[in-house]
Amino acid sequence: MREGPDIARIASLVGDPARANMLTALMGGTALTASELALEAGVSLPTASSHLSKLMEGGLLTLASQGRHRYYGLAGPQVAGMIEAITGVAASVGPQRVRPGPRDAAMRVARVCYDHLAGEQAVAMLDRLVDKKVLIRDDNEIRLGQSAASHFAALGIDVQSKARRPVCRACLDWSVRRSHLAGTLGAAILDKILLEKWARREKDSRAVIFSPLGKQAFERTFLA
Amino acid sequence: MREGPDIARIASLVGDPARANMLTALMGGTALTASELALEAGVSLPTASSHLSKLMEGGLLTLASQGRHRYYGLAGPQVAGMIEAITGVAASVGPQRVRPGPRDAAMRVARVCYDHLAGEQAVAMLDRLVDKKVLIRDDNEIRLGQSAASHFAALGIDVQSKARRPVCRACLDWSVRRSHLAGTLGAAILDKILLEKWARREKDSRAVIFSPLGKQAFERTFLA
DNA sequence: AGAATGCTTCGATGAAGGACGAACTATGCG
DNA sequence: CGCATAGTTCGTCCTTCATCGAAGCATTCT
Repeated sequence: MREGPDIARIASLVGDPARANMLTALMGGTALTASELALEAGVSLPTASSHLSKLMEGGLLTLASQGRHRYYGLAGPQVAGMIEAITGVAASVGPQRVRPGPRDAAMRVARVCYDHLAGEQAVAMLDRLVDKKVLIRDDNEIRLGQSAASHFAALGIDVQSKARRPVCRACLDWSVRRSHLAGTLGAAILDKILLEKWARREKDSRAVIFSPLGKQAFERTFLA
Repeated sequence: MREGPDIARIASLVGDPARANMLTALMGGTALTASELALEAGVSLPTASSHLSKLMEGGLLTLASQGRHRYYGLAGPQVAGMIEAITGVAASVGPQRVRPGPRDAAMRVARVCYDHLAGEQAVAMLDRLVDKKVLIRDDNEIRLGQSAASHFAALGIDVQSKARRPVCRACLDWSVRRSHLAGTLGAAILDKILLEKWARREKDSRAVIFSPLGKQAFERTFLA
């Protein structure tokens, strides 16, 4: 027998389809109620409740009670990173699903992935930042370029990471099979997009909808 | 229902204790036979064989047949990264196991983790490289410092990553709850240690045993 | 207080899959 | 060729656990 952390326990929590769907839904970044997660997972409310208590016990979720609503969210970036890693493997080895990407066009263009932007817009943005050498990509790794600090400071974004997570990281975009920007920088950029009201989050969805002017501003800022 | 990669399929493969033990064993980096893996997992040979075919079908393993021996190995760095991510979550949220680290003293000091060095020596090395600002650590992220290229070039190690994986990455060391260096740089350093014969790999184990002179050389090189 | 909503617990059911022994195939060795 | 070793396949047993309906709490609204 082996020692060490009980990885089978954690993996089997993710290994149930209903729970996997819930966790994937929570990658949207916003905490959801038990009913919403039941709907996402396609199971009854009691079943969902049972799964949620298991995920809680496993330490994968946090719970915020607000009156009679109980909001479940991912326990932290480390958990989100694990889901990402598993998703990456599943996307690369998995038997390609029939539908190559999200059915919803808006989701394909731009959506939230835990705390950063994903979708075609996000992929284009990362490509452009790499072209401009603001960021440097070594395949799966992303580093800050020389001009990164000043470039982002001009947008009011501090690239110094104080949190215990990477500044920038590549996150595989399963809808287009390309990478987009995750990490604190990815999160900060999404914050800015929403703060400047360039885009809004679709209610009850991970889709991010750009306004006409917001789209222009975004493209001027990140795709120019 | 949701679309996207079938993450539950992959996670459930890792979610079985026997398979998890096999995968953990393969993090040692060397390919193992079905019998060895059966022993590691603590199951009978038929059971192990069944698990192995499932892991193969899931694309998590590669198989190299040599005569009547069949060597199973992890399918690639992406799979290893996923196991690492799950292990990290399990280590941080898991109910602390009774034994805080490997029972074997040699394993605690230095062992192989997929393709790089882990254990107390590896943790000390990373700490020292960060102290000397050869590497820069932002908690979980590790970047090359200004002097990294020249520092490692002097050791015959090229820090330019051409492979599709990060040059350096933090890998949580479950035996001491601290990080050590993974990525291509971590792999290159382990290569050098073995090439210079500073240490040898214990047969049928992940332990790395330093010779007296090798230990001196290693400490002079990386801990000075 | 009474009703409605949101969620959890309980109990029963059923299906999935992990376990091993025995038999079978394949490679290597003398 | 015959025996030993390495590994897979098959059949069967058995545990585990996902599922849902019904009932039980808790919170809020009127």
